Amino acid sequence: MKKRSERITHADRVLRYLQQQDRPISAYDILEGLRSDGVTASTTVYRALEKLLNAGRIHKVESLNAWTVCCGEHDQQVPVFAICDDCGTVTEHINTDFKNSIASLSKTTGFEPNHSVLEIHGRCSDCNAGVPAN
Amino acid sequence: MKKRSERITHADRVLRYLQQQDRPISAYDILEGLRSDGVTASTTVYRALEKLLNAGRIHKVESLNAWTVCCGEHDQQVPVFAICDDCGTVTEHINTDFKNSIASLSKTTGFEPNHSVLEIHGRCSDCNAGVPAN
DNA sequence: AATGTAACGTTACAACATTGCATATAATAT
DNA sequence: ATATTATATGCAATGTTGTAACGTTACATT
Repeated sequence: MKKRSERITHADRVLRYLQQQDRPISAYDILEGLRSDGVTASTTVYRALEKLLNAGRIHKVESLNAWTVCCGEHDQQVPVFAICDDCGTVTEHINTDFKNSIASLSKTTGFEPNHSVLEIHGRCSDCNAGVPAN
Repeated sequence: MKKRSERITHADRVLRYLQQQDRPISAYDILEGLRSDGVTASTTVYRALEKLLNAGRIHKVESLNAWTVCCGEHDQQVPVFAICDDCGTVTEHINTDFKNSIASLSKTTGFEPNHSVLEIHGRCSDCNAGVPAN
């Protein structure tokens, strides 16, 4: 008889699957990837994603409608995603500048920030390497 | 026979409709709002939105799947959206800080930014007014 | 054993977005 | 004038993403 804390849930499987990916993937891709593990419906995936999101273990990349593991501890900082539209690579950055920018905006407008979506599209350094400045 | 520049296209109607809204709205809301103007299919709306987006006349708010008019000239700055999750109000800000934050990130990582999605969720000053600090 | 709760399944549907193909009209070239 | 090309639109179907509602199962607690 296993304790609840030891049970392997679909949320665990979803997290593990996301950790194995090298980029954000869609909920339905997760579903396909976990069918053999007994995950059969999108609802299950979305419930798992919601839990993981609340637990701070994953992020949703809004402009891709895709999900990815959190890089680790944010420690009051905000995550920024750099998305290469060429090769699809997405990197998470913990950046104090953006945190300050948000604080500044908050101060001047009275807006109280709660959650930020910071996603920069462009070309990663690798993809840029092949294209000298024009 | 009207010149192209004088013809009123669906893109014009979509832009006008968005200008009349006080917040970002979904493509299908636009569709409903413009049915009486002869817009009958979602494709038409999305085509219009794409043109307006390319022309820099509108923005898509990614975390809301909604569309809104551009506040005006950005002049090399980047738009930041403050989204009140209480009342739904969305305000666009042109903020040098964020521009600098992106430049900084670009410099340290070699990532070349092209388009940014900057959306801050929280509570606007109005909604905050009714909730004193705890 | 009875009960409560979290996890999960199933079905249906809502919301958002794209594709393919046909048609109409305007701008341009000949 | 006619042919050609580009733009705008209509329409149907389909694809993708996400949620709601309701019932069931597994397990912990008492």
